[in-house]
Amino acid sequence: MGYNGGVKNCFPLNALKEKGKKTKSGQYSTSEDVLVKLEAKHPIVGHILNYRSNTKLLSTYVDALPELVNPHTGRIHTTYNQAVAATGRLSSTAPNLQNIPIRTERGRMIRKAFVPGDSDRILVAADYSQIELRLVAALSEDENMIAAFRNGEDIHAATAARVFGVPLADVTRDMRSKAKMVNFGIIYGISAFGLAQRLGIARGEAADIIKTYTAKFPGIEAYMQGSIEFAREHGYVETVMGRRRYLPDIRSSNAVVRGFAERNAINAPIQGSAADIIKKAMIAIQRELVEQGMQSRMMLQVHDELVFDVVKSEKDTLVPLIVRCMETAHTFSVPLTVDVGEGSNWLEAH
DNA sequence: AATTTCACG
DNA sequence: ACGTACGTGAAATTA
Repeated sequence: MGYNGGVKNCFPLNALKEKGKKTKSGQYSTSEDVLVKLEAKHPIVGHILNYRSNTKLLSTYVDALPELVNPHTGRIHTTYNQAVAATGRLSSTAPNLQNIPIRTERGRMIRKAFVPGDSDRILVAADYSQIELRLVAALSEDENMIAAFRNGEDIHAATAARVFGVPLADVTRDMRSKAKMVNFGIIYGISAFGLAQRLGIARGEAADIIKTYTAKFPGIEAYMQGSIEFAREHGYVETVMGRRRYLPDIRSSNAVVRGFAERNAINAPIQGSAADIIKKAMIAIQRELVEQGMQSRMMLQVHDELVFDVVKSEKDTLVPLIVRCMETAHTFSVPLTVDVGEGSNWLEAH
C-alpha cells in the first residue's frame, strides 16, 4: 500500500467524515490530527497511524543513518547552518541530528544508538530548563511569572493555579496540561483559534482562558503588544543581543498575512534570544575545553541542549564547567537553570 | 518540482 | 468573514 495515495484511493475518508479537511491542493488531508479524530469510526485508521509512525522511523532513521557513517571516523557527521533559520537558531542537515526521535517507545530505541566514541567515555547531555518561558518572564517583567521562576515553581502548574484559580496543590494533570499549552501559545504568539484547536475546545472557551491568563499575567499581554508595536514602528524586532528579524508584512492590509507577521514579532525575540544565549555558552565552553587541553568534545546542539562525548576522568571537572557556562551565558531578572544527565547512550543521558 | 506528512525543539 | 499556533529538514507521494 502506498504511503498516502493508497489510503486515499482505496479507503473513502469522506465516508467517515462529510466535511473532511482539505489540503491546499484540494485533496483530503490524511495528516495525523485528522486521522486521530477518525480513529473511533473505523478500525483501519489506527492501523494506518501505526504504519505511518513505523515507516517514518524506518525510512528517515533506521535505513538512512547507517549509510552516512564516515568510513574514516566511524561516526556520523552533521552540518550546522548558521544562516538559515530566520530567528537565529542553528539548523542541522545531511543528516539532521536535531530531530532524532525521543517521544515514542520505538523512537527512543533509535536514540539509544547514539553512543560515546569509546569505552573510556560517556555521553553528557545538558539542557536549559524552560529557557523560552524564562525569557518571556524576564523580557515582559511580569511580576507573577518572575516570582514563579524565582521560587523554583513548576511553571506550568503555577500557571494552571492562577488561570484556574486554585491552590498549587489542587492543580490536576488536566489543568497543568492545558496551562502548558497556553504557555506554548504565548511563545508562539497566541490566538484563540490556535489554542482552541490544540485543546479541542470551542474558540470562545479558548478566548476566555486567554482573557483570564492575561488578567493574571498583565505584564505579558503588554509585552506582546509592545513587540507588535515595535515591529510596526521599526519594521523589525530584535533579540537580547540585537539580532534582527525584519517583518515587512507587519503593515499588510491582509489580516491573515499581518497575523503571521504579528506572531513572528512575538516569537522571534523569544526563540532568537534563546538561540543567542546557547551560542554564547557554546563559545565559552569550547574555549575552556581548548584552554584546559581536555580530550572531551562538544558533539551536538539541539536548540536548548548540548551533548558532549566526555572522557570519564574529565567528567568531574567538565560537568560543573558546562553548567556554569550555560547558566551564566546571559544574566537577567530570572535565573537560568540547566539539567544534566549522563549515560552510555544519548537516551540514558537525558 | 511541489506538496504532504512527520521527526525534533 | 476571514483562517493561524513558532522554528526547522527529510522522505514519500503527487502531478
